[in-house]
Amino acid sequence: MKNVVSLKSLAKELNISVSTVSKSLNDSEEISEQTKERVKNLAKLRGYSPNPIAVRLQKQKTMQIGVILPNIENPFFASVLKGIDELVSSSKYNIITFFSNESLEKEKECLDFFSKGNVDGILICIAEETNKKKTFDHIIDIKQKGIPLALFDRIPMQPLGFDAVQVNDYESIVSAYKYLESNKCQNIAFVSSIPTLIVGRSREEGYLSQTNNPTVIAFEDLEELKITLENTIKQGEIDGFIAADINATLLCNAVLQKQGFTPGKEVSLIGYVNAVQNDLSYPKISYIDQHPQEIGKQTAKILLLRLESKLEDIPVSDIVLNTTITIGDTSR
Amino acid sequence: MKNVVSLKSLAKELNISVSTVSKSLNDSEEISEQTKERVKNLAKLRGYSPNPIAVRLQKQKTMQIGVILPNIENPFFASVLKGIDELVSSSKYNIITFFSNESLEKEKECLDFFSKGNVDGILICIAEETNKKKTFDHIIDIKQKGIPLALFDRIPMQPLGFDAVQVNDYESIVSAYKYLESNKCQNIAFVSSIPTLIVGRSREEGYLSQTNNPTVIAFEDLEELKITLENTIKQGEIDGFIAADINATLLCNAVLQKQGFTPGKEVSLIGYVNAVQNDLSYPKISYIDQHPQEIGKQTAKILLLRLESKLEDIPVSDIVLNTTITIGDTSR
DNA sequence: CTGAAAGCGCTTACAG
DNA sequence: CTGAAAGCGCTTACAG
Repeated sequence: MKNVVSLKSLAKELNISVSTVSKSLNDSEEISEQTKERVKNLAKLRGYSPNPIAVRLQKQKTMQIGVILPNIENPFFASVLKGIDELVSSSKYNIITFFSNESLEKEKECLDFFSKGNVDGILICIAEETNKKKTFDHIIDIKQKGIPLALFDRIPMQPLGFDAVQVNDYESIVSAYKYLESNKCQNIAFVSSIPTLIVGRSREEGYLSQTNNPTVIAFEDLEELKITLENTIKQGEIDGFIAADINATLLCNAVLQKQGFTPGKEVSLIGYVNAVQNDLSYPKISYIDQHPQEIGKQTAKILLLRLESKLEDIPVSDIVLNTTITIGDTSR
Repeated sequence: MKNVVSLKSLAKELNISVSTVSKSLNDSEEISEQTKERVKNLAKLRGYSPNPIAVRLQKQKTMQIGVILPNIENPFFASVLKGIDELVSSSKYNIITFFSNESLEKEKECLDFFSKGNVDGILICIAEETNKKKTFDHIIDIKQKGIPLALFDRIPMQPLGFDAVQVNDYESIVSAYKYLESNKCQNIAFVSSIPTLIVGRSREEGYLSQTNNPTVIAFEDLEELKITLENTIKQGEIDGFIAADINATLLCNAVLQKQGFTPGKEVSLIGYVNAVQNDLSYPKISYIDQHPQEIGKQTAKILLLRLESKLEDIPVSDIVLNTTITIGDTSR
């Protein structure tokens, strides 16, 4: 199945010992230049490459990083993964990706698999269910096993003692609110399909901090959300919408248009979108850019750092990245 | 770093040999029920789990499948990956995912890494550059190394002798054309941002087969595509658009709307979209559903099958899946 | 400068 | 039914 050329076969062909071959290939000081040359030449000629599994067993390192994503079909996570990949693929590690599909049970299974000696480090965004039930024991357990782990995006309120990378959700919404306000919006509503998610709550709090007369339209069920949205919009009192997630954003934009409103004229909308596709669409929705690739890169960076450093005592980092607002057609 | 409990430690504690412990845990017939019990109990008590790296070295199998995707930010590939994951995660393999970012060079590197004993099988959709340059030697090489490989989505014209899963692109467009035609479209144009991609060509041919008076608007550069599209639409002669890919679809829809057309009224549009997001948008674009998850599942299924079967002689399969047309608001 | 030996943690013929 | 030995393909003290 694999290469038949091994250290042993090279050694036999050169009539020297396996140890000498190994050391030569690893450029050991102990070996004469001449021997190294001979060995390296033959190795190249025979197309030798070390059996990675054997190396891992010997070195007691898997050279793999486990990644757990809630849902790959969410473009936010796809972009985060791209960011992770960019950093990791330029290191000597590679990535095993699992999807929890927002399920706590599945998340546990993944973590369990990882912790059984399958990876050297873990990158995880917790599942919605985990977030809701606030069950974090399976994550905390990982610390006991001495496997470095870094969290991103959905970071539990109570600190778990892991490296974490998130975005300033609260402030992002405050900025969005202020932007709308400074552009003649008098009555701004908040729309969300993620009312229980950590990030959703922070965003809602950001909104609530800005108004004494809040209108919050929040349902996990998209059908319910849609109906409530339709009724609210029909009333015609709201002239500004801040949407907390991509689904709420698309839905809000759709209902507005369907009712004959032109987002950007009588009414404004700022939300969260998939930047690539939004760019090609009309109207371009004004949106909060979380720079998901950057989130991925930063998280991977921390983990790689921790994997390199022997010292356990580098302090736990809690990185908060800034978002930016990109103004499109749906606000002015 | 990992579990300190090993076969050796269990053996010592039980005062029996490592081989007996190993066999007990693997439910060998050779061992007495009583000993098995003792061993299993202690193993559970101590939380033993076999070192996967050691098992792999012994078994000469990595238990990993390498996946190469052109671009994870394309929702089509994200869904394919989800399909792959669904099948593979229920097997005893797991997935290492690499992204070629549409680059031939990067694709070669990934394949090279995989072929050096890092995976047991490979799933790949070739990069755009690979497709363009028609350079397939690096893929054919994999066959020599005896590593099963399956292609999906972008399948080279000349058969390479690998399992392949694709979609009936030609016929899909023919159906779309016929649908528009039967709904009073007189002058149907074809819009594409993937003129050189295999799938793009098949789709174009499908279109060309249906008309003597074709209007093909095809540019890889989205800006160019947009400008040409604007001019064509301004002329007002086209009353039906078939778009060959997600970018062309979104762009076409956007330009139509921006020029005051209502897709679904004076003019129709059928294209390719991200189903999840399209569902929440307005207008819902009528689209050809490729069932990307199914593509992923089928491809993974074939590979797993080939990995299980010892016999090299199961015939190469070339699976062509059917698409379906989902009618939304932009056609009737 | 080179090589024999032990070991990483397992499995599996083979003996007893 | 149990265990000693060899081996998967490497690396690395340790001797010479």
